[in-house]
Amino acid sequence: MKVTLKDIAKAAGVYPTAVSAVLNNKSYTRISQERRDHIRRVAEELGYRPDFQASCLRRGKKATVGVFLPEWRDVLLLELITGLSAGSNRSGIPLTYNFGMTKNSYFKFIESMATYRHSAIISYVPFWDDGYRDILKRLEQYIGDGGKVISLNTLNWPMIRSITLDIDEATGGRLAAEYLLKQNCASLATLSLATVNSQIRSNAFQESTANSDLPLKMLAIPTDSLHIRKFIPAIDRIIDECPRPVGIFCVNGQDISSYIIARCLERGLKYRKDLHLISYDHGPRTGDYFDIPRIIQPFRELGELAMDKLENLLAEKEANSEILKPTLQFHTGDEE
Amino acid sequence: MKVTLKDIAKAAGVYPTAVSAVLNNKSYTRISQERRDHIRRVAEELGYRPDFQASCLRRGKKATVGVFLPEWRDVLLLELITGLSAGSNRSGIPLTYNFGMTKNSYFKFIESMATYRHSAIISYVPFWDDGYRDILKRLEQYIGDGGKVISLNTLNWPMIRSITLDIDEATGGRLAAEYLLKQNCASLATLSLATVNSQIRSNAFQESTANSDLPLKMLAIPTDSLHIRKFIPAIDRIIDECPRPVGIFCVNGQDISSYIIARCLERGLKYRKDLHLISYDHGPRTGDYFDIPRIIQPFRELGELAMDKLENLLAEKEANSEILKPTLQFHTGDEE
DNA sequence: CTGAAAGCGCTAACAA
DNA sequence: TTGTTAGCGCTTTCAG
Repeated sequence: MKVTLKDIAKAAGVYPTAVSAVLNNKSYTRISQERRDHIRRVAEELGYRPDFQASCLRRGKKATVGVFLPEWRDVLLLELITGLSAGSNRSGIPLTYNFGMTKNSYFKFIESMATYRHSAIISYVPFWDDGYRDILKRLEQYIGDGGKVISLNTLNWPMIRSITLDIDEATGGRLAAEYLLKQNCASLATLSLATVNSQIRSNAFQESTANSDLPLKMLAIPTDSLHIRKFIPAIDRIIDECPRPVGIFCVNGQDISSYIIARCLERGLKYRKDLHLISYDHGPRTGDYFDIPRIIQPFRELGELAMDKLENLLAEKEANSEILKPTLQFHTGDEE
Repeated sequence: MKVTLKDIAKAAGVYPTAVSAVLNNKSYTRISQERRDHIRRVAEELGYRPDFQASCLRRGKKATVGVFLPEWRDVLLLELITGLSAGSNRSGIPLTYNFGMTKNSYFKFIESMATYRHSAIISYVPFWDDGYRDILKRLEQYIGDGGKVISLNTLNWPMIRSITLDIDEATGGRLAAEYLLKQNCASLATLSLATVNSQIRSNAFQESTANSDLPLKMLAIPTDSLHIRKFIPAIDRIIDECPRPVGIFCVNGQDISSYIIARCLERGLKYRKDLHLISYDHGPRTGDYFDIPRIIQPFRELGELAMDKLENLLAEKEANSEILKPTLQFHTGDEE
């Protein structure tokens, strides 16, 4: 049935203690290299999987990893959760999800991780300009106290001593440029939110289209209070001021691209005649109103990868940060 | 710090054994009523919370509850997950999420719950007409073996001996009817997917509008292969055949209502002049293109409630099934 | 009925 | 270096 430490100890002719020490790279019990190898081999052969639950009980820790995610009503999160959950099931490490938006809720999260002695943290760190230094400091303190941390989408913040997993933003801008330059556009435009990663995407788009002679209009919407009313004037400006057909790079995905489509329909523009469109992230399950290409961020993979890294971290093995690249997807909708 | 069994035993002047037996309503150790009450009182006073982890280790169970959810890219799921997670954090019972669509994946899920001895199941049981009897049988077997099960959105299936949590579908239809009848409609229409719950919503809508003399057209899209191409002809029929202004009840929410809006814009219809619209579930975060009312299903609450019930179930206390009602929400979008 | 001990799987301390 | 023992918080079995 289940292979336990005792089983391996018996099979290897040593004490459970030794096995535990070897497998955790602990030094409170010195063991000869010969034995180490032997024990490792036997454990491998018997397919030993440590019981996370029991180990945490003994260590006085909670047998779960805390996950902090932004409180968005966005399917992207669902992708991430799907990936994390898959990894969690594979590794047998339970996750507890926390959702929040404010700096305050984030601090509360870390405190509760510390006081309830959760085994580790996986965290999407939203960007609060007024206090991300404090957050970094608190996180590093947590790490200093022996906590393990994996942070997601940090945009190369100076997150010292923590594994970070990111998605390359510049690639998205380049892919969008590549696509639109292949259409017969008379002008180009970007519509985005005024956030850090949107800016990276937009800038990459600008650089990649600089060689063409097409005029480019870049619009960014302030994020203080987002509502459709803020987008319509920007869309109108693009419609009114850009020579047609205009190639629009919708930098922030689903909802906004549906506004663009709706506004263009209302004003009588024809898709592929008056405008070309490329957008970010997954569209509706049943397809976009127009069939537009989308730049897909691999959030599912990001989640699975995070759990892989974490498993290594918890086993005191090596793990490294990584940056994933988004891909271009042409067909939307469930239909095969 | 943490209150343990031993603490209570000491405070109550008994052995940990007794405390455990009393708190779990177990009979392998007989204890006088007097002592039972006393122990209960002391535990209450000291604010004792059993350590789920430790209890599971001893019982030979996994210290998590398995959750099965459909594999949809739908923010509704996110609401549910948020609620479940909140409940999980409150009760200290970790959850492991599994996602699937097929009957097969569901069976696999139950098997893994059984073999890895998870403590309980919370399950959204999708409807497969070709085999839900088998699923019910398997679930009841699981329950018979001492497993705890809470099922969500079962639509009054004959789920014997399991707690079920549902959302009332008929209420949605009635709310939609109430709203549209207050507008100056010349006709009514429903657009829905051909599923069981959509039908309940539509039928309730029909009944509630029967007293008015308005003509009603009800359209249902087969669900075998969903794509926007399937919706447009139906929307066109409504536009072409229903006297204006037509009041449209979009029975299945976000994506489809955005198609209706787009198509109407493309064909030059004016909102509130040529058509009225009411839809289901949350719209985009930044608001619908038109400001349309929505019938909101309390999925977050559903998740929290599920965890409350489960906590009772695991403590061998009573718990009952419940049905929640959706509410009408007028303003969409994040802006205050 | 009540008291006491054993043990789930694991790790940390301490002898040998 | 190696072997032994104790114990995390809880439940179950078995003597008193």
